[in-house]
Amino acid sequence: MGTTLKDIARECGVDVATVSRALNEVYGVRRETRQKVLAAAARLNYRPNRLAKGLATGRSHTLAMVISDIRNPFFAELARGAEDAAYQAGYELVLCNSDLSPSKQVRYIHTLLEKRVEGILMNTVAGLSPAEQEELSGSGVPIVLLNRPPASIRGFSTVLADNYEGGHLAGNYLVECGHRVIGHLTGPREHGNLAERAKGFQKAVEGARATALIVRGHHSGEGAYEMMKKLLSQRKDVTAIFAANDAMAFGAMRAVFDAGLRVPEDLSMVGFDNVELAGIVRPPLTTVHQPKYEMGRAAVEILLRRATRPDHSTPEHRLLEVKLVVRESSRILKGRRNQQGLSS
Amino acid sequence: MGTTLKDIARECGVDVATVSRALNEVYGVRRETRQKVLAAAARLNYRPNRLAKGLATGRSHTLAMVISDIRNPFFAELARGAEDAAYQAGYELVLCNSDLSPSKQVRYIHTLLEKRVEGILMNTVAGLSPAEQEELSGSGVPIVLLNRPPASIRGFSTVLADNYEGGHLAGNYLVECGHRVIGHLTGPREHGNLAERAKGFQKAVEGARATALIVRGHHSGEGAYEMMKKLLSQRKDVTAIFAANDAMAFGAMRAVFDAGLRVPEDLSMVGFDNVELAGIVRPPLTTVHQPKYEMGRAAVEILLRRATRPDHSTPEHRLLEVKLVVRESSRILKGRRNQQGLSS
DNA sequence: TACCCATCGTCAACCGCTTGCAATATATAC
DNA sequence: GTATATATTGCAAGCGGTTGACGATGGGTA
Repeated sequence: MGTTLKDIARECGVDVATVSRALNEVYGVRRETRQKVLAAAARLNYRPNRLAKGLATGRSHTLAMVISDIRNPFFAELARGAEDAAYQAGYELVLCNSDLSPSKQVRYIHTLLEKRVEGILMNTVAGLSPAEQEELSGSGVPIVLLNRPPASIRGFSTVLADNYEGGHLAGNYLVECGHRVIGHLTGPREHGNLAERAKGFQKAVEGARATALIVRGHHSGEGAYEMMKKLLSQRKDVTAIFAANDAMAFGAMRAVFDAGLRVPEDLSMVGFDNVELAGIVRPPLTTVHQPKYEMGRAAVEILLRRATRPDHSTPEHRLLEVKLVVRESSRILKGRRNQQGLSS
Repeated sequence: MGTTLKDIARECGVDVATVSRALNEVYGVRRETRQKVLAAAARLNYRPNRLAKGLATGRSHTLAMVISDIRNPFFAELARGAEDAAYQAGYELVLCNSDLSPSKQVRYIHTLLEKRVEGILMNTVAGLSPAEQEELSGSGVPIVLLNRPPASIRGFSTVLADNYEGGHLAGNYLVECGHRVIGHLTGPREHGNLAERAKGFQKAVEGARATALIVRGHHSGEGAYEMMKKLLSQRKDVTAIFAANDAMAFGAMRAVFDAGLRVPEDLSMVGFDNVELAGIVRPPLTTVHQPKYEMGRAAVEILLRRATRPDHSTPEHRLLEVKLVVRESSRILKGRRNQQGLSS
């Protein structure tokens, strides 16, 4: 179907090796030979076969991203950052939706390794067995995780937002708004990032001698909806909620509305992530901003750096800054209508 | 690094050809030989090199998706459908964000062709020059578009929602709600899908002897915001708006709120797409549902069908059904309409 | 026992490109 | 002019598989 090096070589009366060198701008080909080859390549509409090139060089110029679901705006934003960075470096990015299913993750990883991808961005390896984790980290392919891996396994790089700091920011903010009993809706203890957020939050709240009520459940909108309903029925003294992510905050808000209460008049709400939607819902959500796009970029940069450097030394770890974005879902307690503190 | 067929062959004392056949379950290998090979492969932790396999077979088992931006929830949903279908068929999907930039699109396409992807899903080829379109359609790689291509170019398959019907549904619904002057915010005429929506809408409205006001601008939330602001200042008699997509509906709603009006009390709003957000905003948006996930799946199914069948006959075209999802942003207009908000 | 045929396995070419090494052509030095 | 250094180019061996052609083996049948 396509024209190959051989065709060009025949056309120009030189060897395929020369053509290869000319096309790859390698030093050691006479100018005019090179011109001749380039002209012939253009004339024949030559398209190098990257599979062949990859086989010969051992490089696929491909990266992969194994996340739970691209429909989650967090991952979409991250993916965009990652893909932009890959594009700039001349790499492609393959997209894999795992739903966090261990079997899907394993199958993806195997296929990707067989395709000789040069790096993999995964949100977590928590679902894999220790043996599988070991195998992955020993595969020789750079891996970047978005979640702190078990301490037992070495070899994974990480890109994380400063979750602890984010939780602390949120807790501190609510305390300073005058709240004394603050609920925190979060997920299972094993979820590293969420655990960090909870820790930072608790530290801030309890450091101010206020009360932190930690409620655990599923870290989704639905889960938060349930948690919130229960919490509202049990504690009438809660005046603010910190949800471990924006989706949970939305779910919790729904429960608040369903109970006939208002946000922020009756209850202040703070989320985490700052997805686009946070600025669009009503009331706009106060939340902790995670630099999602930058995290995607950073992850790919690490992968590329490690892929091109043969020195498979120690993995890299990047901690990115978070910041509090104050919108209208939260307010200072004790209606002193002091509004200027609330503007973002 | 990895163990190869040769290693297994040596280990088992057979030829690599036999190993290859045994591993690929080809007829013609004795059971016990096969077992031996399989055992050795497992023992040596053999991982086939897909680049080599691809080079030999001419198949990469890879598909690609060139869209404008994965952060657009429409594409995220579509991508998920596409990727699921690809996964089930044992294919990978590479993600390309073009921002509709022609130069990026061209670069992506070239690289993808060089990587011998077996099919490409693109939202549109409208930005490419006729020559580039010609080249693409003649590349031998199946292409599925989400937008009707220029009639001049043959060879592209398409997967479309029934845009005309959707517009008609929206127009008809608003007319039946009693609206007599209905605005339609849309994009440039060249945008095929939007044009179809406008046509269906207009047909329904004018067929009922009501007035359709077509307003053109940029088909984004921002664009719609501007259009809506202008429209509100010019026509006091509009009681309903049909936006060509949900993002535009959100932007338009913002303009309505900014003008001190209410939805749906003062103005009914209908969108198109039914992105997740449509059910979450307040008021929840009445909109025309596009089966985005199914469109992604359908596109990949077409690609795969055409990739595996050598009969490069006529392209396939799928038209998927849309349906109206009525929520709270629209309502039946009472005989005595609530106009006082418009004079403020 | 001779012959036929189905089953297994091996050989070797090939997919398209890279790259170390050798061969040749050209330039520089003496 | 020859000797030597250097820039070009060609040769051929991979990279890791697949696959058609062909030979060997062994059971079944006449």
